[in-house]
Amino acid sequence: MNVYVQIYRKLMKLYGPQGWWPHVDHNGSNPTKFGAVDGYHPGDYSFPRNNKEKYEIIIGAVLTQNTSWTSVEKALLNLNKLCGLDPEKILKLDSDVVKEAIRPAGYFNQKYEYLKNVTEFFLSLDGRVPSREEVISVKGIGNETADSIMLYAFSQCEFVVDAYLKRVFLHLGLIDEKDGYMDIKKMMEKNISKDLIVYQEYHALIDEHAKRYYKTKPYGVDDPLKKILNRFS
DNA sequence: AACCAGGACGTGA
DNA sequence: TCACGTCATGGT
Repeated sequence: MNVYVQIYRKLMKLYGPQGWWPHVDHNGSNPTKFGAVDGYHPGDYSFPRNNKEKYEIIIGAVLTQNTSWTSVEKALLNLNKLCGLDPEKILKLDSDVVKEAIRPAGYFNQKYEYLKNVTEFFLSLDGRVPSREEVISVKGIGNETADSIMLYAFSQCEFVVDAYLKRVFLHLGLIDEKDGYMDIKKMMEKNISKDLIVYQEYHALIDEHAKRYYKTKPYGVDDPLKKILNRFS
């Protein structure tokens, strides 16, 4: 078993299923009650269950670019109050109203444009599952956001590389500083099983792990993953 | 008071 | 191709 699979098993043993991607109202009760507790659905892989939940993941992926999820939750809450996260309605709203709603997520001018782009793209799909190339061709959707959308909204096996994974793997000596996004993505996809649950949980678990051991410098102090690697013993 | 947050784009070399 | 500046709010 290679080290990447060992890391996955170790993280899963440490933290358990993460239940990404979080949703505003997955229990159907109170739309304002969601977030770190209610938004996630650990162990339940039936998400997204409809078009609306797909759309919610997509705009969340855009809003969370270089922004903490707690800030994104506020923006999603505001949008939900405005239009129930309905893609058709969101396009009809006044731009200033939408910008005010997403303000807490930062970059609100840029993200408003990106949100519009991806909303029109989503509606144009008419329920069809797009290719990664199609998704990434939308202005405002780069490598990571495209993979997040493919993996969590459209349930496709596209590995998501993010700043946390780079930070952790760089510290563990598993990647090089010069490695680009696609280099790391391809390496991961070559070394783990092509399984939707594994892809979804791997990304979420790394995120959880990094928040615990790689949030502040010096990075990786007492990281339990080091015990997997010979170079640290 | 810097620094980071579940990045992407435009520019110039 | 790639390093660098820009976008903006919120938490530590």
